Formats: sequence, C-alpha cells, structure tokens
Amino acid sequence: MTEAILETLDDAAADIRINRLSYTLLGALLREPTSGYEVVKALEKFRPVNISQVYPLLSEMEEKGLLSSEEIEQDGKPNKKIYRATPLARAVVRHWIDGPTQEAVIRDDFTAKVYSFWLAETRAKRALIAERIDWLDCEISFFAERLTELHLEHGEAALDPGQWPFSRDILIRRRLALYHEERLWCHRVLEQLNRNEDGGKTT
Amino acid sequence: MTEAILETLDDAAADIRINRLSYTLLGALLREPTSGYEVVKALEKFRPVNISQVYPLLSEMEEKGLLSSEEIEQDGKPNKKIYRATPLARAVVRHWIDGPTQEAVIRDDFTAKVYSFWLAETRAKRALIAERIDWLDCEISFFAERLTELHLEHGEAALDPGQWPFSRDILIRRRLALYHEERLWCHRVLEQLNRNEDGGKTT
DNA sequence: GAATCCATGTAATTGGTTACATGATTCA
DNA sequence: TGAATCATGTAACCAATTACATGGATTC
Repeated sequence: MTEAILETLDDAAADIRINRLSYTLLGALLREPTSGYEVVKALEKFRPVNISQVYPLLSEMEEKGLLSSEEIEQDGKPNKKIYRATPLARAVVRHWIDGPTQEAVIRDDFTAKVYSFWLAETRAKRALIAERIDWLDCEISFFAERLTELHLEHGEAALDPGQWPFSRDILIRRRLALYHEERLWCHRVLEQLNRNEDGGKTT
Repeated sequence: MTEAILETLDDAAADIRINRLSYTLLGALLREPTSGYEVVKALEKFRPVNISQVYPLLSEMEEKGLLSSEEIEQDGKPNKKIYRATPLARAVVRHWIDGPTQEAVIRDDFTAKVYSFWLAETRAKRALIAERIDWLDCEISFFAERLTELHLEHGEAALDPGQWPFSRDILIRRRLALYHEERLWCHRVLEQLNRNEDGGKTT
C-alpha cells in the first residue's frame, strides 16, 4: 500500500488497451462480481449486448489480469463462472475516465429515415412519427419504473456520488429527460405535417 | 408509367438488401447527384462518415441498379465520378421507410464513463461533466448556425414536408432540443456534485 | 518545405452480429 | 410437445475503422 505500489499499478493501467464494451463490463463487475450471463442480463435492461461477444472479452481480460474467475457448481442449472474485477481493473477504469472521451457512434434507423422522409407519402411520414411516439412512451414508462425501483432498493445511496446507484440514477434521469424532449419534438412535427396536408407526394 | 410498371419496380425494390449507411447515401444522392467525396463532405457536417467505406458501397449500389455514374474530367483536380440515384433507388428508400425501424445502435463513451463514474475522484467527475457542457455548447452553436444558413438558402421550402430542406430543418431542431436538454441535465448533476463534496473517494 | 484540399480506391484489422452446438429444467 | 430460462462457448460473417497508395494544386 505504499506510494510506489500505487504508482506502478497506475503505470500498468496506462498500458492496457481494451475496447469500449470491455470498459462497460468492468464497470458492471466493479459493482458486483457475477457471471458473463448475468452481467449481460443486467446491462440488457439499458442497452442491447451480445452475449457471444462478451465471453471472449471476459477471457481476454482475465489473461490481462483485470479479472479473476471462480467456477461455481449449481444443481439443476449449468455451472457458472464468477468474474471478479481486480485492483488493476479499477485503476484501468479510472485512467480511462480521466483520458479523452471519444465521440459517440450512433447508427440510428429512425433519424436516417427522417432524413429521406420528404420523398415519402404523407401517410408514411405520419406513421413513422406516430410509431416513434409509441416507442418513446414505452421507454419512458419502462425507465420511470426502473427509477422508482432504484430508489426503493437503494434510497439514500442514489444521492451519494460515491456509490453506484448515483450513476444509475443520473443516467436514467438523463434518458427520461431526452425521451420527453424528443416526444415534444414528435408532436411539433405532427402538427407541421397536419398544417401542410399536401406535403407528401402521392406517388 | 402504367400501374404494372410501378408495381414491378416496387417488387424489385422489396428484394434489394443494402446496409444502413447505403440508405443514407441514397438519401443524399436523391437530393442531388454528386461524387462520393462530396456526399461524404456533406454528410460529415452531421455525422462522421468514413470515405473508405463509401466508395465500395457506391460501386455495389451501381451494380444493383440503384445508381448510375458518369466520369467528369476536371483540370487542376483529379477526375470525379458523379453518381445519380435511379427510380429504383427512390422505390427502395420508400420501401425502407415503410418497413420496420430497427433500434438505434449507440456506442457512447460519455455515458459509459458516467456509468462507472461513481468510483472516480470528485475532480474527475466534475471534469467529465464540464467537458461535456463545453462540447454541447460547441454543437449547439454549430447547429444553430446550420439552421439559420438553411433558412437563408431555402426559406419557405423548409416548411414544406415534400421538400428536403424540411427534413433537414426538423432534424437540426431535434438535435438542438436534445442538446439543450442534456445541457440542463449536466448542470443539475454538477449541482448534486457540489452539494455532496465528499462524494468522491480520494484514492 | 510541410500540410491540407481534391479525388479515388485497396488491404488489413478490429468490432459486432448471427448462427450453431450442448444439455438439464421449467412452464404453457 | 415445444418453447423459454440458465449457462457456456466457437465459427462464420458482415460492418466499420485505420492504414496505405497515388498525385497535382494550393496554402501556411
């Protein structure tokens, strides 16, 4: 626990390169050690994750000394492998947070469709926006539930920036705020479409 | 121009599979025929695009009959290849808009960092959010400019859902609304961090 | 003299998705 | 009887990024 040891840990952390998803996996395992399967189940509530991509990444990170694993035997269920994040993993994540933040990669079918949407029929335009509103409503009620759930389970911890429920709290609130705003935008667009009934070519 | 011809065009369109970026490229070329290089320059204002990915996609779409090309000789500059979207391309895009909308793929370094941000130092948390605010301010002023530019150049057309400036107008407004909302969220988070000074472990 | 713009492309590599394989248990 | 859940993994494929190659014109 001397300065020197902490310094070499930080130096080692600086040399380790892993991909975007790996950082998220480490983040999840720093909250609680679990199996690959369970990490994915937990993350999937918030974003889609491919389980087939996760297994090799976990093995890779174990080789690099970021994770340690332990095989757990279960009856009635297949065995599972519990991964635990090492102190090096914590250093790697901190180092990554301090470093430069890459721009987000967004591949969005919806906005791509709106981009070319001027050449569709009015019916198709309305349908696209209406569908989006439905989707947003679903998402909003889903995340509103997750938020009350979080506060029931963790209460005060969600207000403490040093505990993980804080991170979850602010991320859910961010989503809800953005979804609400997009919902307003959708309604404004629908109004514009109604004001301008001839706005779609009928062939 | 008989019913039958339109129907076979639509049938042909239903069988053609191209990837996400290809639809966006078609959308751009349906606004105006240009070269691969210029399409990318135009799209890049709104999202990052890899030119190396575009050239093969354009050739592929030409083979499929979605584009026709014409070599233009220039002096003092390399020759360029102007691509023009065919009626089939228009049918394909319309068909795609009518079809199911896939969920967006988002790989976002910033939210991934916030997810693990509870285990960083208070200083690092503030820095991350402050940087985000700076970035948002940049984006907001950039897109506000694009919006006034659009209205200066196309005026009334931006209000007509049957013309492409309408699509651009609503997409820029969507961005601006979402960026503003995220900016508010950032400030709320900063307030929470200030209220709770001890919220970061100092190692 | 070095960097950037114009303009096209190929090759190599990494990242991500889909399909496949295994096998017991539980639920409709 | 068939599907879904738990649980791990490999193989094949597609998508995306980075690097490389070319070469004149212009700008710093």
